[in-house]
Amino acid sequence: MFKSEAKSVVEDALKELNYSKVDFNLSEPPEEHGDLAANVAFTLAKNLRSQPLKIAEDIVGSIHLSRGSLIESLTADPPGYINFRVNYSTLAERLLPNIQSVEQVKPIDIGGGVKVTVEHTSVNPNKALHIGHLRNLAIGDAIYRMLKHSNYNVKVLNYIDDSGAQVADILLGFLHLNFPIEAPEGVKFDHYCGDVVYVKVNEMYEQNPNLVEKRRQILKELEDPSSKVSDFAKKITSRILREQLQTCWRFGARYDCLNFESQIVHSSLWDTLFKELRGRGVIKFAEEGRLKGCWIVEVEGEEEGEEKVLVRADGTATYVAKDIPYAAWKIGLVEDPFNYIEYVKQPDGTTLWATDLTKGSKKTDFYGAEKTIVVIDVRQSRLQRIIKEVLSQLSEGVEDRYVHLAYAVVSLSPQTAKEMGFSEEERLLHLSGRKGIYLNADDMLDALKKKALEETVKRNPNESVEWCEEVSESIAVAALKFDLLKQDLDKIVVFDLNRSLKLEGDTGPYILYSYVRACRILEKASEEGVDASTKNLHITQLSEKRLLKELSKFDLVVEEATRSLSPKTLARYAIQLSTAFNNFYESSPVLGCSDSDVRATRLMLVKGFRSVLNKTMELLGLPIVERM
RNA sequence: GGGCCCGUGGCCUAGCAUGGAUCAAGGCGUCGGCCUUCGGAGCCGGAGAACAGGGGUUCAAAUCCCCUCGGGCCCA
Repeated sequence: MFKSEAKSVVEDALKELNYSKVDFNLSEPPEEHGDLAANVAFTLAKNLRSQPLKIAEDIVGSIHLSRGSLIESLTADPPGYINFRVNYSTLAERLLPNIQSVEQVKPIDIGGGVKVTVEHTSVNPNKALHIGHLRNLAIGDAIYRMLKHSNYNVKVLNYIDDSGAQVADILLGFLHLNFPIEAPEGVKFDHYCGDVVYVKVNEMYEQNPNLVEKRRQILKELEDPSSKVSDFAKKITSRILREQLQTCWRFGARYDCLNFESQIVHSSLWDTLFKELRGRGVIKFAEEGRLKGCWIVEVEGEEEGEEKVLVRADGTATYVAKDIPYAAWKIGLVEDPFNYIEYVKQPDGTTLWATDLTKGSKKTDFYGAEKTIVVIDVRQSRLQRIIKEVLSQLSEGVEDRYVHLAYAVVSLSPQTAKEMGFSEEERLLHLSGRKGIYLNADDMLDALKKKALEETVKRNPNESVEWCEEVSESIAVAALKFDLLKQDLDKIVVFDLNRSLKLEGDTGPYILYSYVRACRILEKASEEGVDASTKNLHITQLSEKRLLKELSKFDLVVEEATRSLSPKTLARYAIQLSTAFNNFYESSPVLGCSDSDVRATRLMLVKGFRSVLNKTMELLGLPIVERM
């Protein structure tokens, strides 16, 4: 609100001075210059051929502040900025009473209720989640939460590739290589399938090339829904899927609908779309050459002669060919062939639905969104672009409606790669489920939890083991999740065990700790019956001003983070806000303050902080604890 | 061979979209302070002289453009 007021007074002054309307920025200057700076004079200087400072002075001269303005004062400073200083008492009066509880921290309306689907996680149901999958899940879940807060009608989809090569690998292990169908005592089935069956089968391919042919047969049989193999596959994959979901929930995610690839393949989607694409000449049958007998798609922007095969000469569909109908379904370019069944109740109380071809009911919640966002790592960029290109030829506006949110992969640091016995080289090691190079998500969380538990027990000797375990679990999730969210999507996350086990600094636990400190103050205040509200708000100290200013930025930060689909922006804010609070905590005692108005103002600041941080953590999907 | 991404103090990162202020901001590590005071998973201070390199545009470039070099990914 301070920003919009500053903007409007400058615009009024421009009008008064008969300057042309220009776009300008308001940014946060170094603290000694003020609270907000406008660069409008620089922009104008170009056209007016005049000194920026002179222009800035003219503008400042014709600005008239109204009574009760949030702007305390403004000056023109070299080399030509207009610096605004906020009236902190007025800001406090307008802001603090409206953020005394988390319920008061209201959603903002960016989306206008538009229907959006977010697809994330989408792990092949042949193994347990590893640390790389968690980055996907953390990003997707945060995007969902931010969009929802911004008044989009958001549904979360999870695509289950239950008929691909990776599933065929473990089926091969069970059907032809005598791997027991039960995991050893005490081992989760998804871990067993990923750690043992999947890895070993892949090793065997090298020794025994016949196995590759066997896998091809399995894949072929999977295309027939009534085959024995299909039946067996369904048993195995759904068992793995249910265990994977446990991990996802543990990590704070939730979904609205599961989309099974096998059903997409068996549905009418592909046939309908295939005809349509053929009719429009988007896909062609190769009569000769290297790809003779294949159906291929030619995509603009690709190198000359570079095509993508959709249907192989043997009649099997490729990966892209399965993705295109799904993408088309998402944005409603084809009719919805699915019914929906209630798959499972989730820990947050909501129902997770699943597509079904034979039973269930019709629904319109998941299909045909105005916009769809798919969270997949950057290695899939080319495929995603091809899908988008193909859909663009069927409908206008696909460019904006189908969004691939790409992120870089998670790698292991050289130290961790060595410790785990994966590599001896001094360079990053990329994860590979197939080669057995990964850290299981559950194992990682358990390690973090163990570390947090030591600390928690030490600090809370009187608490029960159960309580300490529960809190440590939250700390572990917060630590790992924050680590995966805080940096740019384009940058590789270098995972280092020892570094991740740190609970200090720019971390999830730091944020949790700040929150807990605020809770303690409020708890004591309530026990002591201290009055926690006043009409005479007194903002006196620098640390109070800084905290207040951070609190006032919340809506702007959420808007920016949502607009650019950037959880990192919000994660950074959580740290900044916590730092401002910890600063305040050290320098402005609340309960020990003798002046009752100052004390009440500080309590309102603490409450405001707790509300805003609570909402910020909720949007990031970080667990919240009141004590730790 | 083609395309995409990354390169910021010893290490990890923010800032880059919309170029601007004699200190380019955090964290880790390091050195030194702060517990009779709302929880030290915290706070304060110091050292560390870095925007990969080179050109260009501009009054002004970490930010925009071009080239080169390193690293990664996708495709051929």
